[in-house]
Amino acid sequence: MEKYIELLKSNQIKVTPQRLAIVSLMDMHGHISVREIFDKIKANFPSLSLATVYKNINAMLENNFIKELKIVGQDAKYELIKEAHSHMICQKCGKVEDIILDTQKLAMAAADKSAYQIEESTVQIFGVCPACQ
Amino acid sequence: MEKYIELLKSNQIKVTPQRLAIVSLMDMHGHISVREIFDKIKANFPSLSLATVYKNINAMLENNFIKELKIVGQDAKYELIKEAHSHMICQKCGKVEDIILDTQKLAMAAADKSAYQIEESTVQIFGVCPACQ
DNA sequence: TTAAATGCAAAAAATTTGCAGACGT
DNA sequence: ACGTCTGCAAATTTTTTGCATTTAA
Repeated sequence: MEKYIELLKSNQIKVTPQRLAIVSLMDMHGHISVREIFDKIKANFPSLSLATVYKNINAMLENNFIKELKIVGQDAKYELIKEAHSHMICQKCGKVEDIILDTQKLAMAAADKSAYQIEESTVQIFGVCPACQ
Repeated sequence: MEKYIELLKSNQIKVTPQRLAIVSLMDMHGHISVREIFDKIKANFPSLSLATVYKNINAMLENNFIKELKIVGQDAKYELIKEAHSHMICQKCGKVEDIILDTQKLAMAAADKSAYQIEESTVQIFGVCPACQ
């Protein structure tokens, strides 16, 4: 828990039991939806309100403390900000995993082909995970 | 219009004025949200119901006739299925454009690094478009 | 003619808001 | 003690559903 307390403090986010629960779930789970956060925390912490989850998610998004992950066919998921990475998504079971891929060349190709000032890229790879094959 | 009639027919989708309006909007607009579809069509075709738009979007998704595009910070958008492509998104004005990028190497790297059977990839490049710079 | 599509209204689901009381610093 | 956070209830917003009627083929 100490770890998450520090994490929140270092981002100037006031430490509450609700936030600790949200952050530790995100850290352990990797990617998690509002519904999953609410259901899992509620089980051990029945007074939790869904509104609190939404408010905190939104505040954390604005603080750039977490990131929203939108995947076709799935609810929005949230993850802690960490080193840049891509996502692998299993089309059978819906599991989402991080994968480090080099997206530099892609971004450079995009810069070449367009007149955009490139800031970042999002890559999602869809397939079938080992367990589902 | 003939073009869109053929397009629907060739996908075994019954041709209705509502569907023609949706499909031609998508084709001309590139990427468009449910709200935008509804508002734009409704202007010239006031009897249109939002439920009809949803039902058709969902049916077309199931038929694999259109694709859903989820972009962080934006409503879901829909586009006709066409050759594989990536998207460039302007962080200032929200505009979305197609761009053809070679995602082969990325997919192969993902296949190497994981034990997934790769099926497809989604790439979104975020930046600032020429007009907004 | 007949199955499927539409529009409406209602229902359900998802998200936001306002506010009084509780809590973290 | 102060300002912020929480939980609740209500309000919005978004999406889905059921059904009577219309429509495409």
